[in-house]
Amino acid sequence: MRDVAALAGVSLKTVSRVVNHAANVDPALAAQVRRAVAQLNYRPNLTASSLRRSDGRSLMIGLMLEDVANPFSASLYRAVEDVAVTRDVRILAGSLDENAARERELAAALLRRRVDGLIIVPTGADQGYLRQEQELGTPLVFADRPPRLLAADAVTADNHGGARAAVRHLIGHGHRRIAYLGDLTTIETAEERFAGYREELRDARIDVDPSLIRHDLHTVEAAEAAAGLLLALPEPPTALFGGQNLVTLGCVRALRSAGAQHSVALVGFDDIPLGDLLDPSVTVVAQDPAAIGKLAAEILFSRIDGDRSAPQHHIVPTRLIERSSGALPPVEHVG
Amino acid sequence: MRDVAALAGVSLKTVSRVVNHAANVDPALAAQVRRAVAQLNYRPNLTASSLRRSDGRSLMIGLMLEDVANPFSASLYRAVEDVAVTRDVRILAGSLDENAARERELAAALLRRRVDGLIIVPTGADQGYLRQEQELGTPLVFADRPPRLLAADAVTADNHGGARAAVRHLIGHGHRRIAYLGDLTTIETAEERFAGYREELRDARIDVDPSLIRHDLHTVEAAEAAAGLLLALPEPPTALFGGQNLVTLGCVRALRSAGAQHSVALVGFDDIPLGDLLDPSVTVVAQDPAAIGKLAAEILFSRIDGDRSAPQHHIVPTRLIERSSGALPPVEHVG
DNA sequence: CTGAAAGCGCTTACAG
DNA sequence: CTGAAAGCGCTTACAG
Repeated sequence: MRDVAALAGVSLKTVSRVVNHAANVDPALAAQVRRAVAQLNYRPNLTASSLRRSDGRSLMIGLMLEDVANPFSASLYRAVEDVAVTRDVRILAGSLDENAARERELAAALLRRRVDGLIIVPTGADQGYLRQEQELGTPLVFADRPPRLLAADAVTADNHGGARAAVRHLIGHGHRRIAYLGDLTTIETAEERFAGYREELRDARIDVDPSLIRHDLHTVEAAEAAAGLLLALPEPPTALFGGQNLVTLGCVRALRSAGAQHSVALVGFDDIPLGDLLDPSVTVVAQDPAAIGKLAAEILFSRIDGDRSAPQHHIVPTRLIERSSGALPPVEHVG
Repeated sequence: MRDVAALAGVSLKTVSRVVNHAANVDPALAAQVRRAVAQLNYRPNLTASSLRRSDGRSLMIGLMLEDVANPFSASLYRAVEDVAVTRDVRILAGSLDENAARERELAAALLRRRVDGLIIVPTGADQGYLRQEQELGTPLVFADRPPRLLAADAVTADNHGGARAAVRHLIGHGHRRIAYLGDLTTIETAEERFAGYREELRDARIDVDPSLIRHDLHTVEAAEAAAGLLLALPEPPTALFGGQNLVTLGCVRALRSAGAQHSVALVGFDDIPLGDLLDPSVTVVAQDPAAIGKLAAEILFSRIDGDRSAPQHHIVPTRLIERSSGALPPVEHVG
């Protein structure tokens, strides 16, 4: 910038004004500056300007996801990006892999780079480590999962209601022996889905059978093995509720291996790609990661713009997508 | 930092040394500084330090993808991230949506934020706009698609060889009327796949029938419609080659609508999720986005570390995954 | 409408 | 081992 000023024969301040499209610059001078900019191939340094600017904005926000490669995270990411680009804000993102240590490291790394705010899909059991940063004025919005031990805005799916709808659908088709296969019990959303499962059964006056419940399934393989064991039980379930997309895929595989895909019903939480092309097509309770991401980003930017109202927890509805696998009637096991 | 120095009763420089874990600091002084850091909740500002530091590194790299939400982009992203985290480098990413104007805007936005390098899946027909930046020393690595009108490192899949393998597989099962359904002809990789298709037919002394060729299919819907029309031809193809994952999905849907999924063969380029669970399971030529991303990141960092050797074009092999749809024998059309 | 001085938070290049 | 001065590239807060 100094070189540009020297070449154009004006002050630093005038160059700054031209580069920032400030009004009130003599057109002749501005043209001179622009010529110098082109000649020297000058590239403005946003990092330096943000250091000195009064608002101190870096025009970057941080996004902490479970795994950028998983479809849920990826579509949440894209929704956040779509909101951010309209404000010329860019995204610094990273994956946590359900690892609380990585969560803290990534948060520190993003904060050191002075992001204007953070959208977080938390993984650890305690986000209290962010309190000081929050008090210093960095806006924090939690997405998909609420924060723990910290008061902050959150946008989550209706895990509880969605799970109830899934189980209600199966009960409506006559099922009473409905297995639950769920993710890590340390994940709050998994617990909410499990609570929904239990409550819906309770309201239908169906006893919860502990032998039909499998927790801590975090991969397709683990779910496939667990579902296989359930199907081999002396009194197997007549329907499966898959608490998460990878778990649902594991169920699909196990049902096929057992030749039971047309006799044992299945409803999954979270849509799976191509779920409509499988045979039978897979009934799911779909979440809306794009809606969650969009709302989280909008809230974050309103906070960045100065909104100081009390933090709120927003719940985004889920949607039951009725396909074939959820409508299979119960088939009694012939012992 | 100034406040920390004041509270600890030392100079700025000493605080800087402690924060950066420099050797040669008196343990007593260091402890004093650490106490002040904790008490004031001091947070180091990487942006300010990078401005002054001699290497000028921002510890951020830019990543320009087609769409962070598409599985290919997302898994490439994750592979880049896995390399970057080991160096404490974070990623500033964005989506281009096959839009050349967005490509230039995003590049400018990332460069203004002084990323240490750029990994680019280019979309425009000309990356010459990056030449000056490249000459100024910013390392550039192209992934999935080579740069145009610019010399730079590139890592791409073996589009040509992969397409030949797909077509060869179909020819090996007796097919001679093989339709080509491909993406936008402006996409270089689509053109390479088309060239592979033609050459494999030529080597098998099969005439290319222009009525079996459909270009510029960029969505599932467009591909489904195009495949539907091909199947309704007076002399329909006995096999389809889907030049891209969304196109392959469109083919799957069209074949089902026509009830032809067991009579018309299909091989797709790029794997599709759940392709092994469909009926028939879908034969594909799989790319390896993770390998492409990893290699691109490794090359970028070696450039950042000072490697000044001539740019290279690396080709990552594809892999034919033989499932059922590619092994269906040709069924003659009964006009 | 334009510019000279000061300073954002840090590190460099010295001198002690 | 420690610190005072200068400066990275920019904007602020003035004065003219």
